Amino acid sequence: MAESNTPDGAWNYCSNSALKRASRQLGKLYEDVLAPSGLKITQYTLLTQIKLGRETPLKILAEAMVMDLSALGHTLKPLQRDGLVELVADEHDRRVKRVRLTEKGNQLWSDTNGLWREAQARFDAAFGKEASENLRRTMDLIASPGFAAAFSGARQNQD
Amino acid sequence: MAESNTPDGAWNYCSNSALKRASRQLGKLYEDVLAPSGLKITQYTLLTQIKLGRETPLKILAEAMVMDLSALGHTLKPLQRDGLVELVADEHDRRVKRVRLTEKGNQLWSDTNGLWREAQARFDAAFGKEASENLRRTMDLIASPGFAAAFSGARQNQD
DNA sequence: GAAATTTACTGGTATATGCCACTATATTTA
DNA sequence: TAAATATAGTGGCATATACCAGTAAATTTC
Repeated sequence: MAESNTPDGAWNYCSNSALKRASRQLGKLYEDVLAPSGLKITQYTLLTQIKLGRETPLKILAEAMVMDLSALGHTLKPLQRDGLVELVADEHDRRVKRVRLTEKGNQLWSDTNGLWREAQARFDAAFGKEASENLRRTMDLIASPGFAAAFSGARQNQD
Repeated sequence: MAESNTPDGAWNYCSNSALKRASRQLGKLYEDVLAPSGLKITQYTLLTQIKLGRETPLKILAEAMVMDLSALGHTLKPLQRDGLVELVADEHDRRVKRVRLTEKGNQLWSDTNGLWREAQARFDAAFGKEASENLRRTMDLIASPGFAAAFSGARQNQD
């Protein structure tokens, strides 16, 4: 046992990296619970969001996911390939494509829903149900356009 | 203006996806501030963590970053390619590799530090300094091994 | 209404990240 | 100590995610 270089010492003064670390760990925890379904947690989230909207345009879906439009397009690829979602052209605006679940996608979503509930329940149990709600609210705040505006407006140095 | 399918309606009942959305947005905000340096925020975080440790073994670094060892290896590639970090073999255990900043890496880190401070200051201004500290503490909790254990132990259904 | 501009999406490229299989070393067992 | 096992990394493959440069279709200008 030489000199332990071991930083448990994560550099935790950066709010961004703190969020990233937590996000990686939490993602993995949910992922493990969802594993039997074959869906990644991000994919399940995407399917849920698609299911909730009625054939949401990609643009709108990307906004709801707080995700770049092109990133969304790429992320949908495996789901399309596996026949879980499909794109339909908008009737009135030919630039727009709308996404929807296929029969198979709906089925898999239903089959996976219980696993998600299990994961969420575990999180609430470990973190506290009320704290969990507060956390989601806080995260929603940070993810909001208003917060981005406040951040960008908050010049700390002159310009 | 047809029927607005527009879900501002992000599905925000999942703690994981709430965290992911916030993480994406915040990442982008910091990223924009760091842009002039040419470093991504993740890379800056990594350089900082490497700088703080004294030639930390990859394994330990991965743990501090709450990141998979192989993922860390991949993420280091661009930094090695650009001559910012280098790996050195451990003297006593030939399996171990330690990471350190190069001269160039140290220089770039210093040059970028001010940008990070600016980003962090903007976050604190928009979110509140105290809230910011609390948030980091909360994120550290979620990222901790103890939390993972609690989550995994918290079986909600029988096994 | 033709030209300029904006909008929605696609494809290429690059980083971020995880899992698995494999290799090289250590460490532990028998 | 030879065999079994554990540990630290690497490389391949797959998804996640961003930016940029098109492309096509709408909208706005003049």
